[in-house]
Amino acid sequence: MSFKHDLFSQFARVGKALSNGNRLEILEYLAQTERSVDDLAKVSGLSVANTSQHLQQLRQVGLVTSSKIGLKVYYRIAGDDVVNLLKLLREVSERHLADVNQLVNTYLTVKDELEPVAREVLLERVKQGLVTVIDVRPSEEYLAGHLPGAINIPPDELEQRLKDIDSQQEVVAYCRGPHCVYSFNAVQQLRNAGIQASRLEGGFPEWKSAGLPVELTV
Amino acid sequence: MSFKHDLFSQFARVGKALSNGNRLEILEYLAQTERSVDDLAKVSGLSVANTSQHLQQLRQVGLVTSSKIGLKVYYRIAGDDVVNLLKLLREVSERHLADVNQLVNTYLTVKDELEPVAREVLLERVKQGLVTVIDVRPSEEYLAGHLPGAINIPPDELEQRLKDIDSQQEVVAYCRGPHCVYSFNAVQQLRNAGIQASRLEGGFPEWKSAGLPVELTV
DNA sequence: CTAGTATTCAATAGATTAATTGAATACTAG
DNA sequence: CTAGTATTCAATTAATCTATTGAATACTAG
Repeated sequence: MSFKHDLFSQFARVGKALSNGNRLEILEYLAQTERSVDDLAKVSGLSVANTSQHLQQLRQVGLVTSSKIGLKVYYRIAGDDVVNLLKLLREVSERHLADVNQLVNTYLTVKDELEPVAREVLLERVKQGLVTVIDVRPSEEYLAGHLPGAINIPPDELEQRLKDIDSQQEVVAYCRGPHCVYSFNAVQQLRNAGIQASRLEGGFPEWKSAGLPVELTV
Repeated sequence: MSFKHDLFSQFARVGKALSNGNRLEILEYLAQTERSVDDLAKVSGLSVANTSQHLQQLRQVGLVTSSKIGLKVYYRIAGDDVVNLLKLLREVSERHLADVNQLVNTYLTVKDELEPVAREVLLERVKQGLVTVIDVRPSEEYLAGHLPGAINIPPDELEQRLKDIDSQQEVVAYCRGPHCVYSFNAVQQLRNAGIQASRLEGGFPEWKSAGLPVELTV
């Protein structure tokens, strides 16, 4: 039965693409917004050549696509199903790998204190004007798409912009995903400043792939 | 930022477990029912030692669990989330890898001719007694759990048992999953015999992980 | 047409992986 | 206690993977 064998080998190619931490990190960046090779090399801290090779592996199994615009080659995630696959990979890892739990509990201390806000719940509260939503990602990622009405405060600017935030209203922060530290740190800082703050469940890619409305800065 | 790096490395461990075709095949068998090591070695065609090593890799990342009963060590899938991860891995592969499409279209010829029956639709029709459901898996797997009211006809027995099937009623066949050839072949054989036949969407593991009712032979 | 930039290619070294083989371990049945 | 069975361990080989380096390619701006 060669068909069965060949088929599983093909599925394994996709698994192999997900078998390297650097590639997973690149995929998370691409889940926020499309990026050029050297842009990705910069944010990931890898060499350009190395980044390029990882991107080609991802492209070969169809997880990302690319196109040349001007001088640069831009890569983007191939579809929402890829975002969902990454989400599920993280969830399975968190559920079944003790090491992940340990890491998460060590670094993301807010985690235990409060359940994150569900997406639909937040959407409802935003419509009613009951909550301030803060996007704690670098501004490039914010500009490429964000939650409706969210204001952008990159991690290193939060300190000085704390006073601009209406301390009477509840604040919900989000960033790249369920394990991105930015929003955890932001919630901590906000609470220290006496503001009622919590985190959104997941991050921007999960929001978008759930089919919820997204705002673009024009 | 070592946390980020460590975390992605952990996720990559799970990806690595999914990066080998033989392991994916083993996981598909375990998604049907728990099995002992040499049982798995037999159905997969691998050596016992090799099978054991693959199983240990799967266990190390928590995708399967094991327990010793009598002389044998039985392995089973760790949870429904793992079944869903495999499902999504297949779907992403099929959607983005041209080679998978080519394989599927070459070997699973019924595929194009008719859309599979949705799970909820089938459940409704079964309740109304409108359809005969055939489980085209080896009897061990059938015995460990099957669709309510389904009768078991292993692939190599279908030929001689064709005459036992009520040719007036519609037949729906299923087996291990969306790419398992048994149900495709069965539909073909049934149609050649003048019986109205179609396939269930997905297979038994997908049915079960969707939370639909499962029947156990006592 | 030329200089400069962005990306990819090619070659390499060190590490990891899959499969094979044979031995070691753990356990059960008699 | 012993023989037999099921599984795991250990060592090996061939193949594959990651990251680095430096060169090659493709393209744009001037």
